[in-house]
Amino acid sequence: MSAIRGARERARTEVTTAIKNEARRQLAQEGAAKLSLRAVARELGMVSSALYRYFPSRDDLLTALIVDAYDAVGVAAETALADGRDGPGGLGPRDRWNAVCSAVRAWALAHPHEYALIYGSPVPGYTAPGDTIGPASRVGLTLIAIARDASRADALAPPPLSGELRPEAARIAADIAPDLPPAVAVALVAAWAQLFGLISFEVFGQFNRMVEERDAFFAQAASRLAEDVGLRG
Amino acid sequence: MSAIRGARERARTEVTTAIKNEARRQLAQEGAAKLSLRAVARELGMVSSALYRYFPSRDDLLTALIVDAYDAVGVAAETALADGRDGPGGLGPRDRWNAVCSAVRAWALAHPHEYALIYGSPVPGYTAPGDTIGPASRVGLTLIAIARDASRADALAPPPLSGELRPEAARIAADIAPDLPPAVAVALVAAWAQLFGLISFEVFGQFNRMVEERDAFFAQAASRLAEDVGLRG
DNA sequence: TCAAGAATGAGAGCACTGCTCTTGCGGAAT
DNA sequence: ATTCCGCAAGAGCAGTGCTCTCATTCTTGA
Repeated sequence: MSAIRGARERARTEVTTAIKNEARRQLAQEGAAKLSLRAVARELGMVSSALYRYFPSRDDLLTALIVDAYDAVGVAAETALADGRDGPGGLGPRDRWNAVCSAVRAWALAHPHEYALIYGSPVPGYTAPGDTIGPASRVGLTLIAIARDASRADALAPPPLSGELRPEAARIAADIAPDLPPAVAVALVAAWAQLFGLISFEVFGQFNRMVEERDAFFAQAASRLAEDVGLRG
Repeated sequence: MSAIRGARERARTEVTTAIKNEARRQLAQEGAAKLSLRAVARELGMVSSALYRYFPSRDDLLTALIVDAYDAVGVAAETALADGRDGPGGLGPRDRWNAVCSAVRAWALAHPHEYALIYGSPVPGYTAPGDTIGPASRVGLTLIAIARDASRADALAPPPLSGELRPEAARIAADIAPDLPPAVAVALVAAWAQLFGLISFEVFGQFNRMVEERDAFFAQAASRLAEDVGLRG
């Protein structure tokens, strides 16, 4: 009977992923705002009302795609870090940082609409539900892990920190990385935001007719961020 | 008769700005995707089809709002720079940079939806027309002007530049600021993108439950960007 | 095993959207 | 004064998200 019940549930998850895949397809082609439940249903050969058995609203479908996208960038970042750790030779902290940044950028350039979904303007009238905060932090945690590695290898030189910011820095450090110096924690948060500033400008076309050698430009900027965080070698 | 014709044209521009104002109001309340031509017309006591005499499509209305928004941030930045130049005492390059960055951030926090319109994901199916590139560059030009001021005052120390990036740096410098060292030009572009990364993360809520003392945090990050560009004192 | 029950799909329908087209009105130019 | 042209109004089309009802089909418990 578990097999029978499994059949039902398997059908359900199959249809669910089919819906998400088709939605992702339309997302990649037309962007988030043009994504239409009816069009997805039509393409899948079902009637629109049937789709509501799987996703109670359009926003819920979007949320599912958002979670998947966060997971996808997260995996890209984590894989890059893992490769940098025990790959050929084993990279130093600086190179690991650059590898992770490049991996995130590559994913963003390959999936611009999904990237826009998670790092562009929040979708209209939509506020991120709790399900997203876990997946959303994977890239940040990866960056923190790099700093932690560096710290253990004595390759971390905490950047200067203004006295005014010291209590806040301690708070942030306690929150996200209690084992790292507060100055590194704030620098990490800032670098994290700045990294996505670089990527967003490239993905959203702000560099058009301005920056041509995007790879080299990004590599230089990412290295600089690594310096700001205090990563050595 | 010029008075009479003027009356006609005045009426037209009056209605046009009324439409834009109401649209901006709805934008601020609900976000770009929820902005509806029919709702704007309804609120203005006219029928929806009449609105098409003023804006040929919803995208054109959006474009008008985008241009206005670019101009508004641009003015905020330029005003901050002017105040920093000949204000009380006259600020140094570093403080001018911080002042301009803070002004842009303040505008963004005060007008989050308009900010999202111009620095969030590009609106669905919409590609920025030529009218926007002028207004869009005002903030960037202001940042360049700060570096130029610093250069003239011998307060600019060009950051290091990787050999690989040198030709591209020369190209960028020739494009946007021929009188500045190439290394400064690339650093400016990078800092420009990173600045909006910081602001976007704050406006879009990515710092929620993570950064509390936003002012101090931003000030520190902005100062760091000034350093990266090579601004002294 | 068979009947009660839950899950699923189909269809109609509501209120809304952007946009087009036609019609009529009133001020502007000749 | 009459011909225009700008403007507004209304109807209408195709599309949207979402809800409701009704039938069917699979699952489960007695």
